[in-house]
Amino acid sequence: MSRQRSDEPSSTRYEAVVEKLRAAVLAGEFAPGERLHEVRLTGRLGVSRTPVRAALQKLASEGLLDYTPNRGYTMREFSVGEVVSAYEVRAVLEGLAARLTAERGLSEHDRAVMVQALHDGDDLLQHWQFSDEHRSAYGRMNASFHETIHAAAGSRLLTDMVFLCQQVPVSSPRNVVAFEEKDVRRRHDDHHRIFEAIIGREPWRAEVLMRDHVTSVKSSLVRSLSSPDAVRRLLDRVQARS
Amino acid sequence: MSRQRSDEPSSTRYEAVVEKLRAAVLAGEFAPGERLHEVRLTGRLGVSRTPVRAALQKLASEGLLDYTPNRGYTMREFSVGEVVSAYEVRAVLEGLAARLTAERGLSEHDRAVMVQALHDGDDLLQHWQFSDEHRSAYGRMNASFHETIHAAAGSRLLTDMVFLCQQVPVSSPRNVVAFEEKDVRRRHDDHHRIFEAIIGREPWRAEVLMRDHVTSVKSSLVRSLSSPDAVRRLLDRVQARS
DNA sequence: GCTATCAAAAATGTATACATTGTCTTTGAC
DNA sequence: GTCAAAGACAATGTATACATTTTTGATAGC
Repeated sequence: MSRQRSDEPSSTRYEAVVEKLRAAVLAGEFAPGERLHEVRLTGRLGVSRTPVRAALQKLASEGLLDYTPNRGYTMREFSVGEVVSAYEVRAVLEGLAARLTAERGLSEHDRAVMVQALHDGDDLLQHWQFSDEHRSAYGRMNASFHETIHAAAGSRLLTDMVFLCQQVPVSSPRNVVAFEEKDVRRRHDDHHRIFEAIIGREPWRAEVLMRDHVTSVKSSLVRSLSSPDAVRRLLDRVQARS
Repeated sequence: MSRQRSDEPSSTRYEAVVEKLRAAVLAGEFAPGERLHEVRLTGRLGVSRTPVRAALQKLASEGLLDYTPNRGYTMREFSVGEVVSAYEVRAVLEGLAARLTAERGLSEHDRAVMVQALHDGDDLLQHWQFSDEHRSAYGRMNASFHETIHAAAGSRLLTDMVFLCQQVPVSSPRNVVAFEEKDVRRRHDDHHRIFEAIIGREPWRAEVLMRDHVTSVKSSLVRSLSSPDAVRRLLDRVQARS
C-alpha cells in the first residue's frame, strides 16, 4: 500500500490510469453496480488492457470497486450507512493517532508545521468569506494539520488506514465546505486544544479530543442529511466533483 | 477488497498464486528487503508473469510487500514497533466493532454462534492440554467469536481493516499459543463479559471491554518480548510457520 | 586504488494473441 | 408459451513478445 507523493508525475501508464479512473469514479461517471469493462476503458484511456487491469485491481483494493473472479469489476455502492461508519472508523483511528503522537512527542519540524496550520486557520477565520479559493485554502490547512499527526504517530498501518477511510466518497476532509461557519470555528478551536494536548504530552486527552473532533463532522453530516434537499445537494456535489 | 471464503477452491491461477505466495512470505522464505523477482517466481510457481504480477500487487495492497514503480516488489520489514502498533490499531477497531454491534443488536443466528463459541471455550478450558489439536480448536473458537462481532457491526470498511491488521506477521489471532494458561483463561472470561455487554445493549461497556481485551494480547506480547530467548522462540515460530 | 562512464544484461512495463469462462440468443422439445 | 440445451458472442484469464528502465560490471581515466 503506502502511496507516493501525489504531486509527482506518474512514471508508468498504470499510475496515470489509476489517477484518471479514480477521478472518473469520484466524479460519479459510473452508476453503482455498473460494470467497468476492461476493453471499453482501453479505448477511452488510450492504453492496453494490461495497465487498465492493474489500475482496476488497485482501485478495488482501495475499496472503490468490487471484484469477482471471471466477472470483472463493478462500481461499488456506498450507502449513507457506509459513509457514516467510515467517519466512525476514522474517529477511532485519528483518536489513536493523536494519542500515539502525544506519547511520542513532536519533532521540531512537525511542531512548526502544526503551529503554521493553526496560524493559517486563525487568519482564514478572521477574514471569513465564501469563495472557493478561501475554502480550498482552509481545506489544505486542515489536511496539513491532520496529516502531520498521522505521520507523527509513526505507524504505517495507521496512516494507510486513515487514507482508506478518506477514499470513501463524501468522507474526504475537503468536505468542510458543506457545513456552517459556526461549526468550522468550533472545529478550528478543537485543533488548538488537540495541539495543546499533544504538546503537553496528555495522550488520553489528545485521543478523546480528536475522537470527538472527527465525530462532530459525522454529526454535521448526519444532521445535514436529515433535510431532503440537503441530501440532494450533497449527492450533486459528489456527482459533479472533477 | 473484501475477501471470499478461503475454503473455496480458487477458480483462477492468480488466486492460487496469491495463497501460495502469502504462505511463503509468512513462512519467512524471503528476507526483509529481499526482492521478489517476477521471472524467478514464474519458474517456481509454474505460471506466467501475468498472474504472478497480479498476486504481488495484491500482497502489496495487503501491506506484506513494498512496491516501487520500475523496481518491483520487495519483502517488507516488520519491526517490533510495527507489530505492536498493529495491535493498538486492532484494539480500537475491534472496540468500535463491539460498540456498533451492541448498538445494533445481534441476530438470532449470530447470537447462537457466539453462545456456541463461549460454550466451546468453556469446554476447552475445562480439559486444558498442550496438544496442537487442542490449541488449534481454541484458535478456531476465538476466531469465530471475534469474526461474528466484526460482521455484526455491519461495516465492510471495518471488517476489511481488521483483516489488514491480522495480515501483519505475528499478529494473527492464532498466536494465543505463545501465552500462558492463566492469560488464556482471563481472556476467555473477557469473552463472556463482552457477550454480556452486547446482549445487554451496553455499547460503551462493550467497547471498553473489547479494547482492553485486545490490548492485553499486545501486553502479553510485549512482556514475552522482554526476555531475549522469548524473542528468539517467537521469531523461530514465524520463520518455521508453514 | 577509486570513481565515472558506458555498454550489456536483466528486470519491469506494455501490448497483444490466445485460452477459458460467462452471457445471451436461438432453437428445439414438451 | 415456457423451459432447457446448445452454440455464438463477448468478457476476463493467461501467456508471451516487445519496449523501457534499472542494474551490473567492465573499462577508462584520474
